[in-house]
Amino acid sequence: MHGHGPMTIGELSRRTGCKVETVRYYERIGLMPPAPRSAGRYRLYGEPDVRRLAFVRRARALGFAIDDVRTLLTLSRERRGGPCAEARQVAATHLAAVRAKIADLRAMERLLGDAVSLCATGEEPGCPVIEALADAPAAERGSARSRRGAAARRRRG
Amino acid sequence: MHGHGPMTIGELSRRTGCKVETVRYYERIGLMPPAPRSAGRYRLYGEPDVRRLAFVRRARALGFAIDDVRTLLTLSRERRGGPCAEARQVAATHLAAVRAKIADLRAMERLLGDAVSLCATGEEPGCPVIEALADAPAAERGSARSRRGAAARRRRG
DNA sequence: CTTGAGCCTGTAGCGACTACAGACCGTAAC
DNA sequence: GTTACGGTCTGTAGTCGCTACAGGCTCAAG
Repeated sequence: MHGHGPMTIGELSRRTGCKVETVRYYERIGLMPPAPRSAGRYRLYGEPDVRRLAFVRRARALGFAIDDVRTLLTLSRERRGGPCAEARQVAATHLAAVRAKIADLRAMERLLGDAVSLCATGEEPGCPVIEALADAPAAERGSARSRRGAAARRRRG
Repeated sequence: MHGHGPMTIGELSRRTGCKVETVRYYERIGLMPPAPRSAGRYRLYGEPDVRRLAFVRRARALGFAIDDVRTLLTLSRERRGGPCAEARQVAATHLAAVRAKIADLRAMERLLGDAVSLCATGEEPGCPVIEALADAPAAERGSARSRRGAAARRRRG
């Protein structure tokens, strides 16, 4: 077990920062190819696997859904250095979703911040946090939750 | 079935914008009390249920976890107009989580935006989206994913 | 030869719903 | 009466992306 030659799943895990269970999970769902096995049925990996898994982890860290990662992997395989309309489309769609989420969270931040700082002054009759929840107008359709659900449904097709 | 008197689950759903299945789910997990039943085993609700469910929906729309909502409900019951240190604590903790999430998403937004706009210029050799994923340094520990996981674990206790 | 770390498969759990299947209820029209 | 239709009932399984076991097997070091 020196530097070159195939590595075990634990070594792959150390090199990519991806947990062993997660690697096996990725194999199960087809995000990583089925690894060849040693005599004792241990999975064996090489440098291309390190690169592929690192790609997956970075895409996931940027918030791409598993299905998006699959698409991006395919695109990166078949179009090395070619046109990128499809990849740009996937990224642009995801970017829009990220921006929508940021907008939602900022709205939450403002409301929460207001309630908490009112609390801090201590001049209100009831707790401002509770009152904000009890007295605010009913939830509308265009809220954070609905939009999040819509995004998820879109992804699933 | 006119305006006053008890309403069915569908009417409660219409009045709060909360789906029928979600209302039943909330009852199952104890977020709503078990509703009294009609002769035909239909759930029956009154105005206090509308108020309670609206409270729950608003708290959820602000991103509070179910357990937080439970706490806030209890606090709103037992401390009407009293001190609010506990409620403020719950809200402040959640506010911090929201701010952390915003920071994560903004970092994603910046990276995605850069890659997509490089794509738009079309001057790069390979697709900038793919290249960004393939060539960037490996994921570190303090990434969006790890922090998200930590927050979830904290909430679960 | 024994220890111990690592690996294997398979399954269940998380949060917060959502989506059925298959039965039952209630009412209005015929 | 009866038929049609929509609402409601229970229970279960699916979603997403892992994570955490249990109960065994392998392999290298001492």
